[in-house]
Amino acid sequence: MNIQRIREEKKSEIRNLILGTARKSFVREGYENFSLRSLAQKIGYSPAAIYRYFKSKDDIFACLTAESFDLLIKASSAVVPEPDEDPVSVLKRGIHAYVAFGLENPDHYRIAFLLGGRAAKGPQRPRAAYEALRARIQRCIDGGRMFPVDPDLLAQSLWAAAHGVTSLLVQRPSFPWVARSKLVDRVIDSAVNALLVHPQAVSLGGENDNRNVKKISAARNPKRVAGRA
Amino acid sequence: MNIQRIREEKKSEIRNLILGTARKSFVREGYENFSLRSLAQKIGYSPAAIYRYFKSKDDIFACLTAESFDLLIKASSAVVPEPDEDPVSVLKRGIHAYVAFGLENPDHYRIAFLLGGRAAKGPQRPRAAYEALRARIQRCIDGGRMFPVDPDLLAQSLWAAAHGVTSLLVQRPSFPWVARSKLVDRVIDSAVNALLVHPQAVSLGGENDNRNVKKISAARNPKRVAGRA
DNA sequence: TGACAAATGTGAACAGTGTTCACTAGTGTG
DNA sequence: CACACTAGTGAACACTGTTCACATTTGTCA
Repeated sequence: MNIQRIREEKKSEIRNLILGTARKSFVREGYENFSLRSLAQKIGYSPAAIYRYFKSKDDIFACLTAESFDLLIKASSAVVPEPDEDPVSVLKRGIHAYVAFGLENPDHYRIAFLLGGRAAKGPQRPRAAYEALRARIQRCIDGGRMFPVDPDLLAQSLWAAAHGVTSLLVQRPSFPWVARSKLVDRVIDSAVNALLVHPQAVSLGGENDNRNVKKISAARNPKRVAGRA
Repeated sequence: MNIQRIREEKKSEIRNLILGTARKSFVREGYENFSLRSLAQKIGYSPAAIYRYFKSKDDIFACLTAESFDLLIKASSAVVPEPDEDPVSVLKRGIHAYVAFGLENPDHYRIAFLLGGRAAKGPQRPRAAYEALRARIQRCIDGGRMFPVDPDLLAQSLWAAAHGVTSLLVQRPSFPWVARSKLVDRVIDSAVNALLVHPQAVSLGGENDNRNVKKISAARNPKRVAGRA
């Protein structure tokens, strides 16, 4: 009876071993210099053995992207609203968490997004993250903080901004970027503030810039619907 | 004497034949299902012959991305300012042209950006496009239309927005996006308007939305610095 | 014109890839 | 004990990118 459970656990254990080793080898050796045969040798199995656990190399990639997507979703939906927190603040913190995850885990972000649709199958992972974002926007609209326009339009525009800055920074690290925190703040503030009913004054004046306010900048906003500062 | 020129022309002709065929095969057969051998057969040569014109497969990819980048740069810097045109309008039109090129030539955009650094060598192509963008922003600042902050910060935030919406639309066409023109307009308007000294009223009110104003929306703005509407 | 040299293309080979398949060794069930 | 089933293997197949000795064309110059 429970021998089946034991076997399945063993099986999933080896699957995880394969996936973990694959991810490591993959991010280190690039993409193409990563081979099933070297992977097999690294885990001490024959190349053919892998096919008992995954039905192809692309299947492995699909599982990797699904994993990375789950982590991304989890990270960006892990922000919990404080009591009576401004929904705009929650929204901004969520986007910040999304970008921060991508920047701190560039391999995951690369695998999840920039792999070239090799694994766009399955339960459509991006949808879940997107739904969470839209829900937060809806809460901003309900609270009278945003214009009651199509929340899909707003969500997608914010997603575009967040993905743009993340993917550029992740994918072209050799470009002479300005300070990451400044750039991320600017992109998110621009994208979000443009949607607000009463856009708050942006700190764009000159030298009194916002330094060291990476994730906090959103949290210190007023907690209720307020007029412009 | 001129036999050398003739030879070089012939050589570059065959190089172009190889590149063109490679690009076609590449965008059709995916990336990995594209092989030097099938390419050789398609142009009627032996596989080994290709190595007289390119020193490796990656070299071919590098040339492809350079080509695509040149086209992207050319497209986005092809907008010429009309006499007395608002520099903000020029800026927006440039960004629109950038995004439009990416959407109308998704293969080029994919090759240029989303190929995974396989060809990040050479004279650093992205730099050129970026410099043009920054010059346009500088003109907005000089005209008193934008806050005189670090133009690199502004340029990079706009680039992030433009790249974000373009790459998402190009890379995940199966996602249920809203109308492309609406989304692109929203992203660009948000990103640019947030940087203006006197942000013009965005048409976000409700149902009187901006339809069929894809590239015109920027051009019909007031030509001089004006108060908010 | 004929000898030489350079350019151009080729077939065969090498090492490596993803994938399949007949096969063996081990394990729990009747 | 016999049976079915699982996990794993080595050999093979059809590929891949790349190299190299060789053949063929082509232009130059004595």
